[in-house]
Amino acid sequence: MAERLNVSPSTISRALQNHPSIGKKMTAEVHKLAKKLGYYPNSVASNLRRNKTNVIGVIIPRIDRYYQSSAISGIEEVASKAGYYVIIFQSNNSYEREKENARMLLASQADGIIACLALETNNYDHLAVFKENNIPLVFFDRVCYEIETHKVIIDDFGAAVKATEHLISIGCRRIAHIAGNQKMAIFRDRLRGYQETLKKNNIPLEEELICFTEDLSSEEGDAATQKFIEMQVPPDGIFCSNDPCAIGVIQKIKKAGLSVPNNIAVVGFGNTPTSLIIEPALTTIDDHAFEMGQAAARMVIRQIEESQENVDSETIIIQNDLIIRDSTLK
Amino acid sequence: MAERLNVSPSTISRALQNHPSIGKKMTAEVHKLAKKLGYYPNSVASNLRRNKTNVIGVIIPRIDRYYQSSAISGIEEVASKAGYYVIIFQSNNSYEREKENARMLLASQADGIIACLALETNNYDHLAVFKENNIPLVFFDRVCYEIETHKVIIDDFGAAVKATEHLISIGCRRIAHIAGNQKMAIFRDRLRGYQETLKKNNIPLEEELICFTEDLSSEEGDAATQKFIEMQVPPDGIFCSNDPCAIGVIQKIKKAGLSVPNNIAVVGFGNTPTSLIIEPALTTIDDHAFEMGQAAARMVIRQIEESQENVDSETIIIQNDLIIRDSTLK
DNA sequence: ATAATTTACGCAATCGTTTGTGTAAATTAT
DNA sequence: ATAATTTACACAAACGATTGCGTAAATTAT
Repeated sequence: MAERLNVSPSTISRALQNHPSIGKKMTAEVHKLAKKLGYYPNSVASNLRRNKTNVIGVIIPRIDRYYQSSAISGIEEVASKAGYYVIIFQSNNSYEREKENARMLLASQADGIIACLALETNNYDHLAVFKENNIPLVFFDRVCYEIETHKVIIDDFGAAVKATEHLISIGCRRIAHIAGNQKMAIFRDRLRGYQETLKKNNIPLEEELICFTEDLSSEEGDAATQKFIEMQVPPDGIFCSNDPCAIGVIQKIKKAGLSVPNNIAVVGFGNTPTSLIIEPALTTIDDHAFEMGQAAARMVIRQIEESQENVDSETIIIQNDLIIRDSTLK
Repeated sequence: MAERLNVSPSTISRALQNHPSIGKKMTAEVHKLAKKLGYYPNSVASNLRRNKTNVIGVIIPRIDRYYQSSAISGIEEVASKAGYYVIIFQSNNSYEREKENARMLLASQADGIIACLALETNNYDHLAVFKENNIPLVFFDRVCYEIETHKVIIDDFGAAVKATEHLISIGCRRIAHIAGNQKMAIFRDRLRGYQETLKKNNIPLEEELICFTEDLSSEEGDAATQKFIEMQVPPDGIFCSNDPCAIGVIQKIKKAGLSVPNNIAVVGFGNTPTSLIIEPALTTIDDHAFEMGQAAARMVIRQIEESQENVDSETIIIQNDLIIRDSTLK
């Protein structure tokens, strides 16, 4: 392009990347001209030649959920700082869409993939393809243990233990749990943390105090609470596997004329902005979504750049915090 | 690639796109083989040759805001259905980052751009570049009137009129307004809608009832409310230019021992999920963020695909609704 | 059976960079 | 002043698909 005004085809390329074998005056001149003409190398051609797109593909359930958009925000921050583009695909929790997303991502020659699994997904061939093609793949949050690859998670079990122990510490003895879809490991782990903690504290496990939901919506929280408060001996504490559900629970308890936390204390999971707005403010687990995104991005970029075959699948566990608010402050 | 197993270089290409000049059996065979080998054409090479990337670049302030992520969700939905990828850049409301984003997007040869301006931005050269390079550009929400291009907005003025008239209709006579950053047209329009409505209803405009904020945060809502309730005659209604600010306002009013809506009615803007959780539930304007994203994406894709020079800059105005809830139900 | 037409595919240039290799000119060493 | 080096750039072949054009083979028309 700019070669016409001076004389040289490949010299331009080298000058623009400050290659040592190009004279300083030449280099300077090229840079100046490029700026004047507003010239930027065509990255498509460059990608083709270098066999690298600087694209990180992200497959997630829904971008308009707080957890997800925070994680993406973290991904985008470190990616863009490192010169990578982020392409986002939403699976809407549909297996078919996730497969389609993976196909598009494969065709688009992304350098690396970050994925958070859809609820429906229980076959992982469409993602295993990336490993086969030697494309770095990092899971976060809703990971898949069937593929040996890098993962970023939080200690869901430990977080659930913390939450349940907190309820016990404030005097709750009849603690219910509203569990998420058991197809996902994160929700199984949270349930397990709840159960183990009760056992360790010699509190009998009662099946009727565990409510299994499809997607932990506010409505499901509402319905579960209905059943709980109709019991002869209602629970005095409820640990919900996410915040939206906990919000539904609190609203229902209040609507029934009961008090949170005096009659029933409530703990959520996720520390969404809503947890600060509900009254009483919700005690919850901060899962550090933004940091998880950052960690996943750093991980995938590292793999891209050290194309070493150090394929030891590594798992990063991000810290989580129990944030105590009024919903458990008697 | 696949040519080795049969015999042909370009025939593969044509067969894969079902070109009529290729025999049916040949075409079928190629498809079958491609599936078996898991072969997908290298889209980078294809992009280079066709001079098209199927990428839509999106520049927005922050993805982890509900309005933005909803809009992106809308964009992504129609884009992916039409075979486009969405690349997202966050400006963090910084002019410098927005410029950098635009530069990267230009280098990446995106087919079209959708942008929502950063707060800081008041020079638009970095975006005008797209027009100069004949790359379709669509603004949404925070648009820029200095560049003649396509836009998707809501009728902010009309929405503010609706909100203010609603406050008047429930009996408010001393109505305050918490205004957003006046560098943005949307916030100027909302202020104007408020002012005009008062005038039309013969309610005197009082400067002290208008509070200008930097970014309409909850904290600024809190601070503004403090001043309002300290007045000899406090307002009996407050119209806030967004929901987070309105939440801060409501929380402050309650903390002061006053009632919403009986002492002061409150109207927000945006219909974020939090507006349903605050007590009392917040009356607000639903700005249909998802539909705005969809409209913007359809618009940019239409421009990409009809590369006609019908450059009449068109403006789509998305409907908005006043949603009446308890914060104005006396 | 020959000519005219259609069908089905191969050739080769092209998209705009990058990069290994080659080579004049400029510099340094002897 | 000649030889040995270094410096600074040009040549040309990739990267992998797309596509206008050309041409054998197959079909149809006369």
